[in-house]
Amino acid sequence: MARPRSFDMDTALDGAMNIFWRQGYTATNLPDLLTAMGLTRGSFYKAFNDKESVYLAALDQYDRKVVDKTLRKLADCEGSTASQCLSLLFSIPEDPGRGCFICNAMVELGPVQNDVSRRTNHMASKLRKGIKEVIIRFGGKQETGNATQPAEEKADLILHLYFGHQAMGKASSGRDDWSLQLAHILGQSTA
Amino acid sequence: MARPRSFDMDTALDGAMNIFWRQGYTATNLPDLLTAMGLTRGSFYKAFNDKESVYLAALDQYDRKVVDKTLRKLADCEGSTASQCLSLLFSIPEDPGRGCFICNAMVELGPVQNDVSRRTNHMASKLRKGIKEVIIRFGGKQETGNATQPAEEKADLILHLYFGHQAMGKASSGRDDWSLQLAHILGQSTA
DNA sequence: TCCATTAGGAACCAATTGGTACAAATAAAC
DNA sequence: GTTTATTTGTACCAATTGGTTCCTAATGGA
Repeated sequence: MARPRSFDMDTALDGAMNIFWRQGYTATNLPDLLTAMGLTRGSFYKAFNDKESVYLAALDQYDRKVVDKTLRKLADCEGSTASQCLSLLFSIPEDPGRGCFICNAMVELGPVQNDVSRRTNHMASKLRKGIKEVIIRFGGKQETGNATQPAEEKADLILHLYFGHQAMGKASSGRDDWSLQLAHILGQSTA
Repeated sequence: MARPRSFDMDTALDGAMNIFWRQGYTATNLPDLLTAMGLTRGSFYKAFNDKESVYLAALDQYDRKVVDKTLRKLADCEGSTASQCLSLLFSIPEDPGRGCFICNAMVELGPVQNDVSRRTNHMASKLRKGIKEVIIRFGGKQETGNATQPAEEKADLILHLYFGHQAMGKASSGRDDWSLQLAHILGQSTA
């Protein structure tokens, strides 16, 4: 019974994700958000609680859409070395100004919003795990001298490097080639 | 002639730096800022143009106070290895929630405010240089196998790692010991 | 067909936003 | 002590903030 909603929830969340990703939480006002989601106030407040809960939903959308896609790309990578595959994480993004939504959210709201930090930590863990699996998959090519440093540690290092790369990329064009550095971290002789 | 200002510019800028560092630009409103600086609106708008220019002045204050102090600590470090000295960059901060002002500023305003990104890039360059000098100072302890990667590249890697560490630290307690990883990057056998 | 129930949209709201105007307080110069 | 320039604090401002109200439109079930 009753009138069904005429907007598509998934596209609306995509819109919310994109505008929050680009502008952050505080800098995105309601008109911006409504336009991005293609909603008017009525439908917005009928379907969601408030701006904050939409932000959390947008983070979840990022988890489903972007993070999972990234993990799939890592898992399906046909490169011949781990660093070659992990270079995917550092390739030039389509929209260079927005960086990484996880990184943005951590920096803007991590200390003051537990619901946010819970989600960013969860996504960071997923990425770390995906990186680790790439490292393990190419484990045979590791030099023995670096075997003392387990894959988990290397993955964590690369994850931190990734976030640093995303942060710096928002203020400058950012370096685009990390393959040599990655190879060095992973203990490969060539990239 | 005429009445001299009764507040101390340096302490006011310290207050501005601290509140912007902790809360960011947009999330800091004028009352917050005025309280932190110990000023009322009148003196504020007489001494400064607007909120934005105070933010830029706060970044410059950070450059003078925090960045320069960090560089001095790196230069004066009496540790026996490069990684030991560079670990200073990753030590637990007094206020864990605020992270690094440079990183915060890059992420929040880097893409939309050239005056901000100019300053963050400048400070990042100073840090990179300081890191590089530590690496060079301990150059004798490098393994020859890693000499192919010049100090500049290593410094850049560690700088990125630093910003990633600062970003992640805002959402979780963050790892506190990077010495092994640093040693590995620098090509030392032990930390 | 008609009704119950929900979506959609516009008008409205109090609170807050960054910023201004202006008078009172203050102190150096003479 | 008077003058003069400048700081300081308060009252004020329009615009914007996130959020609510309420009426109308729409639709599935009876």
